[in-house]
Amino acid sequence: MIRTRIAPSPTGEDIHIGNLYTAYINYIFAHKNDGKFLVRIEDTDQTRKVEGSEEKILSTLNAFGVNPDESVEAGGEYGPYRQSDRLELYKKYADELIEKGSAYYCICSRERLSKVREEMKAKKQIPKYDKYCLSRQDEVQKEINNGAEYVIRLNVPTDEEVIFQDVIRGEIRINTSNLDDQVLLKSDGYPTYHLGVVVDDYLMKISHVIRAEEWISSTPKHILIYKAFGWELPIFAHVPILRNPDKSKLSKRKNPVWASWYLEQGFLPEAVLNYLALMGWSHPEGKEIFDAEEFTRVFTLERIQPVGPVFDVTKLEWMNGQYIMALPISNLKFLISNFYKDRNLDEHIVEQSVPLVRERMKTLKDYWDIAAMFYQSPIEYEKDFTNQKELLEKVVHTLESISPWKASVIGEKLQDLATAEEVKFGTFFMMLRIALSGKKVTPPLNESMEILGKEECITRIKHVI
RNA sequence: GGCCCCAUCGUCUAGCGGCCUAGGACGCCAGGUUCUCAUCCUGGAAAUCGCGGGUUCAAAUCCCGCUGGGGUCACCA
Repeated sequence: MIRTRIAPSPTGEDIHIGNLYTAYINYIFAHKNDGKFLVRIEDTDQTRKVEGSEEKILSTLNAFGVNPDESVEAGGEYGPYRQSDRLELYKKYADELIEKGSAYYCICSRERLSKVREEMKAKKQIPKYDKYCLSRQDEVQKEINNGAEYVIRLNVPTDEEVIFQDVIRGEIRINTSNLDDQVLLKSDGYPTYHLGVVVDDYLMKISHVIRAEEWISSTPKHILIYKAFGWELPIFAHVPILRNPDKSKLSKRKNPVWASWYLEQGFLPEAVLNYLALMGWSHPEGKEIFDAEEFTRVFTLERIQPVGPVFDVTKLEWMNGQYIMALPISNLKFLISNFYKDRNLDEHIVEQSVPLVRERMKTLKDYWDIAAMFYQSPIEYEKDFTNQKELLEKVVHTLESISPWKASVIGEKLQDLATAEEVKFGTFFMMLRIALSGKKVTPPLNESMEILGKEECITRIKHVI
């Protein structure tokens, strides 16, 4: 049984787009193999915990359709799915590690710890814990019995090669001399990430640990823990980290990183996911546009490239435009109405305008820029009409005579007028366009006039005369 | 700085020893269609495959070194 997971920590206002990326890959990979994808909340850092974050992460995942088969909300037989609800478990396993000699108690003060690190740094050595407490466990035990605060540390072997296979990168080997005696259980009784992941991935029967590249260097610590317990290792796959244009790790300082931001900007979930699928991975047939179903069908972990891709919003915009154009009119109408629900747009106008605007929109947000003229009179004009009042009077007369009020008829009559007045079409229609919308760029004029209605068109033209 | 990962057009990428005088996509430029914009169509510029050594009849593709970029070194995940 293939089981994958993402383990977000509720320390931000939403799920990070990079996390959505790994989530999507985990989701697709699990479903491709008739497995399960689960979300486990890693809320072991009490100090960084953000109120509402957990709910937001889950709801955003939901909004993108990357639904977990098991989670805090969906339930499942391996719960609870929130680490703060599993505290006794970590304590138990930490104790087991101590019995096996793979971990030990430590009561060193933070002052001593930083002092030790400073000294090692000064000596150009790797800053890490000096195993002081390991050599005096009896004494430490007594102190603890007397109420001393303590942590449990992993007893890392001094010089041992840890070798593991990464599906995307091949063999990776790291010597334990580079590893610190990582804290496993904190003094507040919470586990650190390292204990938490290993214990939970084991208990939740995770078969494939697919996570971001930044975790490569701590994987050996995890492997040491697996080995200490005598547990079978999961398969590891470290996917690339999404980058800012300057190639650094995608961060909120340089880029919008919260996944729901993209939704708020009018990107479609399917388009964002499709774009994400192309990060570090390419369709075997070179296709660019494909849905989750097709992705599931052709996806393989092995095809993921180890190179860190730059997240390019421009290409995302293009892709989003492609999705918008491919949408059935009724769907797009619904999405626009919903996106602008605060404006309470006239349903009928939305419906009529959609065919005119769809190929001009990159995001749902673009709708208002393009279609505002259908809902409100011009506020300002990109041109003045002082020399054209006579011509505009004639336009009004022409419009008054038009029946039925159809785009084709309007266009025909207006062209006749322009010809009779010996005005170039371009000049003529541009004048009219600005008179009606205030802007030089609008949807096709005849169709737009049909939507506006005869009365409104005449009113607007008279307004500038 | 130590350790680890990585390296093909500006960006996303194809390529897995000969089919590559390196292909596609976004973006960009030019032209066409058109009453504006957009769509659409056509064409173009854009990577001496980071550099230097090997291996081989043959290397973008394999090996080594260098350089560059990134990640990581917490009682954060």
